[in-house]
Amino acid sequence: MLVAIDCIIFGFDGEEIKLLVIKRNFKPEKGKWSLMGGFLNQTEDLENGASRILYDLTGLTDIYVEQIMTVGKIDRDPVERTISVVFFALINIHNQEQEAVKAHNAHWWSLAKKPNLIFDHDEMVARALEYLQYKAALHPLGFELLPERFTIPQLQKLYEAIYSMKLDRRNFSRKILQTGLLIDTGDKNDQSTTKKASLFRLDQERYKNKFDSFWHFMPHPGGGK
Amino acid sequence: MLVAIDCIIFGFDGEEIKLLVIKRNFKPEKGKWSLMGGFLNQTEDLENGASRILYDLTGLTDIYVEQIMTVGKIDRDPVERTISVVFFALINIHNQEQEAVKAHNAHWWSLAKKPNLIFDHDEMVARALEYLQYKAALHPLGFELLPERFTIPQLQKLYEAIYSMKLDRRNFSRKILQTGLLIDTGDKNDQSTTKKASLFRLDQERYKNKFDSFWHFMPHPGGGK
DNA sequence: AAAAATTGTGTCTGGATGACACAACTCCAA
DNA sequence: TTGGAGTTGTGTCATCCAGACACAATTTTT
Repeated sequence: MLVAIDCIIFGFDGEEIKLLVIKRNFKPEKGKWSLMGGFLNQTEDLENGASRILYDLTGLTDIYVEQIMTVGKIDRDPVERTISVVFFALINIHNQEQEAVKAHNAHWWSLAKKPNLIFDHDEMVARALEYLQYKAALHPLGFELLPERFTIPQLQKLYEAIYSMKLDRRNFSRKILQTGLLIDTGDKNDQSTTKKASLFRLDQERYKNKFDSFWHFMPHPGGGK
Repeated sequence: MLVAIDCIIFGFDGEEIKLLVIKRNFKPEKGKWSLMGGFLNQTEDLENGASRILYDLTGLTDIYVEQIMTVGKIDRDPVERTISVVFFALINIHNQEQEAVKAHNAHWWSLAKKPNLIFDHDEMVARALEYLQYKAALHPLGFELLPERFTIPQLQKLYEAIYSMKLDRRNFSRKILQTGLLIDTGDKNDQSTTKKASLFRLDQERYKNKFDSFWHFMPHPGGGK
């Protein structure tokens, strides 16, 4: 029984959520599109394996990675029984190294236009998108997809892309600022052709502390919410 | 490389959350306490394997089961490199079959008093409890631990046990009834020695429809929440 | 200098939440 | 039989948050 690792890599180009997949130059299914993956080495833990695969494709370390599920249907791999541990990665699409990506014949596809992937990889992507939607609704996850400094309208476009819906500018801005996670850098986005939006950055300390504490069902002392 | 399945089985006795574990009568670590588990068969999917193991121990089918993580640290199993897919199960503690449980030297331990488990099983249990707390805060999950007919005070005790905190009776009752998931059977709990509480049952249809739809960050048309 | 596009901030109302009070039910003991 | 203890069912109130919506300020273009 083989143990594999597959990585679902999401990025954001300012308009759409994108998925990084490779064109296989090896059998089986050579020439078709697939998630980046590989077999688990005897000498590495699962998370290390995922990091290795991600580094191999993007040249990046310190990526946001999370294990989301393990699939193992009997016939999911036509060659041999393979259990695959699936990881979910969010990267700043502009940080990746071009050469590494090109060496693997990789391509960023928007979710709407992407081709079909091999095996059960399409199901994995669908599950990963659900997971992104679920988690981003409860935790300040989206920042992993943005550059270090970003504007609130950019952040809003990201959320609109994740959920495929329009949001009200004013309510979104209020809600985001209320979290206290954003720090105004004082600079403005000078790429704009109209009013220049303020550039913010994450308050890293509050970010780490608050990340796991979005609670909604149990009582919050002090009324409201 | 071996692929195993381990099951974390939670129950509720009316007062405390309990965990079902077995006393191993096989090597290694014979005589010590461990989660119920086994190796994945070539002829079964992961979920089938979990169901098989759960049936073997409890005699139950139709258990609430969810895959929560996969562990694979190099040295987690001292004998051989083993990847373990961990499942999370919630059962009505009174439905289990006594004989099956006894045949495995199994025991229901309260989380506070349980002995240390072998390998990395204690970490798994800790993660599973976090997961229970997380998920129960957002989805109507707790009912899986209760009998088919239950009172609101019973349900409240369950939530108090999950979170190790006291809740206000009146607010809890209102919140639960507002979900529209409960149907008053008209009967009363006649085991009580004081005022008999009403017995409710789940509205199965609404339960299934609403289960995945507790959303809190994205806008809800119509103001509020 | 005015218009178009975009950004920043404010107000209002409905609804949900936590804090808290009171009435009703059941059994048991005096 | 009666009253008290323990428990359950329902209601009120103030606060806070969310969504709906308006207006002023900034920047480039015409």
